[in-house]
Amino acid sequence: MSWTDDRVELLKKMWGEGQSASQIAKELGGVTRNAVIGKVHRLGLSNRAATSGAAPKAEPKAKPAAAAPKAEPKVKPAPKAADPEPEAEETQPAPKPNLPARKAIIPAGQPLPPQPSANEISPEALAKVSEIEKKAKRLSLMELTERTCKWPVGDPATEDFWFCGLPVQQGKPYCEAHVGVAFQPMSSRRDRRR
DNA sequence: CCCTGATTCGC
DNA sequence: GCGAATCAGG
Repeated sequence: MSWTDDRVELLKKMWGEGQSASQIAKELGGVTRNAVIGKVHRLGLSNRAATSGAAPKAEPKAKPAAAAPKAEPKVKPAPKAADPEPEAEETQPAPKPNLPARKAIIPAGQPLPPQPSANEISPEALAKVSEIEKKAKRLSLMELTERTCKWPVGDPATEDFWFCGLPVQQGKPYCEAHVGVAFQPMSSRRDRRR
């Protein structure tokens, strides 16, 4: 595969969206994440709000030539020079009784989306779930990957919310236990007349 | 071990 | 220009 215009375009788009190189590579197909990264650099669109793995990395070369406060030949922005009074600036002064800050978007407690927890799930599967949720890795949304169980636990409106994070079952988005409650054979869920 | 981006360097 | 190999880090 080569870098056709539209492939480059997609690359730019996705990179701009903060997609990882590997994700972009998969999307494009026919290239590795290395190829993507290489291209990204060649295109000069590197720096984006530094993610994780990408460490700042001090330039191995670049001598500390100008470490001292060099006199600016040109006038730098320097909007407010010596201004003892910042005056109009945000920073709300006092009232900071500090509290749970903003929380509960939803009155945390009542009408949660129908989680397949209660009804119509095989008891043994349920048992398994509550069991493994103790061993869950409790990942945050951003820590999820393609091989971490994406089963949500808890109330999203609360601090007590996380994703299972255990190793997923091949191809599935969930770990074995959660696959059990997520994907049910049509047979078992068919008319369960209470 | 999984992942991330960065760099190098032969092609 | 390209990207595998390697590196460095979470």
